[in-house]
Amino acid sequence: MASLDLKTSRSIPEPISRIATLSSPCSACSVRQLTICAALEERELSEISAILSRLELEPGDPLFFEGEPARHLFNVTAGAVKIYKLLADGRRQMTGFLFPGDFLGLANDETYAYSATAITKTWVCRFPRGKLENLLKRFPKMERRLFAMASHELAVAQEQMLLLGRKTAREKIASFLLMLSGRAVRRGQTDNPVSVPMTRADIGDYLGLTTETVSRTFTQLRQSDMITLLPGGKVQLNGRDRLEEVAEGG
Amino acid sequence: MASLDLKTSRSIPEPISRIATLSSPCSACSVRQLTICAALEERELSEISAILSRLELEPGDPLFFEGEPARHLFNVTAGAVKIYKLLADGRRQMTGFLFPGDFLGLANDETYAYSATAITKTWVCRFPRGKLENLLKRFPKMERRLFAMASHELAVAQEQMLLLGRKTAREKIASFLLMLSGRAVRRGQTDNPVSVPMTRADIGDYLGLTTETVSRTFTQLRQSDMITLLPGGKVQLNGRDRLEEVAEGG
DNA sequence: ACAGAAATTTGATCCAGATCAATGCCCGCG
DNA sequence: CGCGGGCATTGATCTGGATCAAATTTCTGT
Repeated sequence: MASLDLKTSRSIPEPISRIATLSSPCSACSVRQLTICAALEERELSEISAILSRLELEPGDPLFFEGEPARHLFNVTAGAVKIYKLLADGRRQMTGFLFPGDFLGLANDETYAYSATAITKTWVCRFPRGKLENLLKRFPKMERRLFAMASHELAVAQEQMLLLGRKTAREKIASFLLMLSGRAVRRGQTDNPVSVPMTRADIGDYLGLTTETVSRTFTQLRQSDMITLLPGGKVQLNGRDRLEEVAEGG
Repeated sequence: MASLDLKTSRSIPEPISRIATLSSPCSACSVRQLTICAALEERELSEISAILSRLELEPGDPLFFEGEPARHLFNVTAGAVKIYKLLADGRRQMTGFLFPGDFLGLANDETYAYSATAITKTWVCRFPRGKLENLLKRFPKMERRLFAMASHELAVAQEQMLLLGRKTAREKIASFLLMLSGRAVRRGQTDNPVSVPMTRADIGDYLGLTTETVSRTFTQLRQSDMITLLPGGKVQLNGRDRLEEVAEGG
């Protein structure tokens, strides 16, 4: 059951966001090659363009909450989104951070299995579930692409289980920074210094740690000269190889 | 990188298993409705039957190891399989237990992302990757079914992240027993008492605990009368509602 | 530039679960 | 039917990270 989140009890994701009026063509989309749209020909793009809405979200704006009917699927085109699950007493587990090119909203049963919230100013494309499904039936290449993305997510999730179940705080933080850096590269952004747009509390909820432990561990890595904390939520990695050794328990 | 597993350094999954000679028809398969084959018509079953091998595995037999080229996909038809990842120093995280109807071996890159080992006497259907992919292209319903299964796995993985990152030992064990029971129901087996075919060490590696903590927590649940330990690896659940309350942190 | 709020860092203490160490139990096998 | 070797259980102790509690720094809006 979706437990009530006391801090954000508004549960209507819709009206907070403004629907972007300009419908810039998908062909100019900067993240097209990263997502399901990579599977489409130019002339097919207009079909997907016809069913999507572009939304602009402020930090803290919800996309949807766990347990709600899963009416839409989303694609992040700019910014960052966190997805998470809650226990009845408020304990929170982040199950992912999403960046441009990432996809969210898949649901087997008819409701979302997790909540999603923007953590920076964020743009997303929103697809009505039914309409997208129809499109997938007509474009098997797109469906296969979505399957490949889900399959990749599954591998990432298994890696995260290893982290949560068996790594120390130090190993978790090192793995986390390397993950952010690696994903920045794949989107064509600078990988070092790496941008860390989420709070210590969010990082803790992602790694199964408290805010304090995250902070102490950053301090410890800084003191052993493996990272440098830069203003504006940037972290410089001083020697990826040493961090990798830490991340793998070496 | 696939780290060497010191205890099971044999890395050839093939010859240990015997290929069953009798090719019993898929139409009589007891788990067909649970897996990808549910999407096929009678006459299409012969096509899938033509590309699969049936293997019989003894407890401890490997199906494959992390890092190996992913040449096959598998479907469990009887028994139980564990899948896991290792850290360089031998720490282990079980990422799943698989039962009849479950599917394994999906890989985005060309290698397995985890290792798989039989934990009881087990039968599997094995599909060569390339041949199955060809079949999927011809039978979109089967591909959609596989996608749905992967999507379900993803939701299960997220639930497991919540467990690993945020639940106490007591909550973890309660969740685990309820999960086993729920899955037994879905395969049409008896859900109470529930069969627990894996060792305490395996359970610990699944829940991010040590053998000792698993054992102590079973004892504690037994003493508070929520479960009864029966011979032959069976556990009786005395009041599912109370266990559910524990599992959700209530 | 400045006040107030929020996020981060640091410190002191605590405790759930890990680790180290026997002991008990079950089950297969000669 | 008794012996041997994994498992499982229980006990004693230790510790990494949690919790409780202040500072300090960094954002936000005016």
